[in-house]
Amino acid sequence: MTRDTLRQALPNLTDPKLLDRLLEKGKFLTFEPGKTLMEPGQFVKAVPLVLEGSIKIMRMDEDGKELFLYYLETGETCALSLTCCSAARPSEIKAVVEEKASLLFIPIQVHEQLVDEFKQWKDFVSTTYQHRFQEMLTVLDAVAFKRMDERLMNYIVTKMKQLKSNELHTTHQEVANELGTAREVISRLLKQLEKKKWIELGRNVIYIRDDFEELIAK
Amino acid sequence: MTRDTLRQALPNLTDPKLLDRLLEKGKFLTFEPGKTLMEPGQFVKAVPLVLEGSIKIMRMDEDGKELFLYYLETGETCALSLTCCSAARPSEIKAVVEEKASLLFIPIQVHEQLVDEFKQWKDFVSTTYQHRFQEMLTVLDAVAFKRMDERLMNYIVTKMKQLKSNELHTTHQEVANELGTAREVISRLLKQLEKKKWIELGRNVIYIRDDFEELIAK
DNA sequence: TTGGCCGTGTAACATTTGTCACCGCTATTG
DNA sequence: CAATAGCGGTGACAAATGTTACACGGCCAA
Repeated sequence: MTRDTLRQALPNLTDPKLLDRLLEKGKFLTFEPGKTLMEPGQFVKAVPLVLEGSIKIMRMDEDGKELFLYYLETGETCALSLTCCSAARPSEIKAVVEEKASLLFIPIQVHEQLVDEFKQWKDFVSTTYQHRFQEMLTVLDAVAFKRMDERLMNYIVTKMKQLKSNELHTTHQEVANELGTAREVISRLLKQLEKKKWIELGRNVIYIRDDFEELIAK
Repeated sequence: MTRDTLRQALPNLTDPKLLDRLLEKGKFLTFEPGKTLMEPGQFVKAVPLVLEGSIKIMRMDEDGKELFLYYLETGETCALSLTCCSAARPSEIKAVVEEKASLLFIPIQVHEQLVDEFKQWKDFVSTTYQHRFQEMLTVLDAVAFKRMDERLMNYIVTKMKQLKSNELHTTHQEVANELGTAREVISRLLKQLEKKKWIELGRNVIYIRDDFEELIAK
């Protein structure tokens, strides 16, 4: 773990003193895809900074139904962990490693000192809140106002953008979980999208047709 | 507008210098119920502090469908206005006065100075973010995981708590708008709730039965 | 007083989503 | 190779919600 790695992941944090403190006090860990980092009910004791890879953040209800919220990617942190640990409340969400990830965990007390001492850190936290609010509103719109077919298409495009690929290796069951619905519903809708020639289906894989690659590029 | 009024509305802000700055730089205004304070697309230039009354915050989609998010009450401010104005982005939401309201508008630049200068203000903003995130998650849960009848009952109880009353003066249309559905659906579900003896219906009014007043008290 | 508007009640129907049952294919494992 | 588990396809049906259409009664303004 060097200062350069940090600088590369976090272009907005340039203050050498801040970087030193992060390196000194933070705990560096890496995780393999599929690893569950956080489950509802667990307490959050540190703020995770993503240096590499990506983390999938999901909401869950009592019956174990899930709902995909957003990804944390390089240079980002989780607003919910910020609110949860400040309030000393258990986590409201589940976090799973999507792509092999390196994280720097900043203990909550250190984070609070940094907010007071470094304007750059304060701004970083502030823009994190802004982005996450924005994303929560997007999810809310989708769930409240859109039908499942539109949400599904959106999901596919989002995933492919994030993976920078035009194919998606996953199962219908997995997609269903992340959209909070049943596998059969997803199979049905995927078939419809295939009939419309928007996508092509294989076993464990969804291809997006050329016409839509432009959507991913954006 | 006196310092005492401020202190009463905002028990956590005690620093006399901070209060003076708020009084000096803030703009005090009062509004009647029904007044629309903010519509999607408008720019936010000041942070509204609620000193009295309550403000209803709603999300809207392109077709004009609405969705109730939460109330701002005495001593609270709007996390979305904080994020919007920091980012100089147009409002994502609609704000309507529910109960006659007195507001103190803090210009965004002043707000940013206060965050740097006063720990009490910084903490105030931070807990605001926490509360609003929490409320957004609650709405998200409802929309994603609950059926309309449960959401409706929840809505009624929430409103009555907020108004500290066991009757609700509104129309089915209004309720439908706030839950993002159609009037007929609400009429239908309200009738079902009446058959279950949970509520009673009149023209422009919904009464909650004694058995549920305990829910309001909480 | 009358005509029109608003709020509500309700039936009938369409659409969307959820659930159940079951089948066939494929990859994996012993 | 055979057994098995996982994945996907699909039909039939149930449940929830959205839509259309219309009727009734109260209230208000002309």
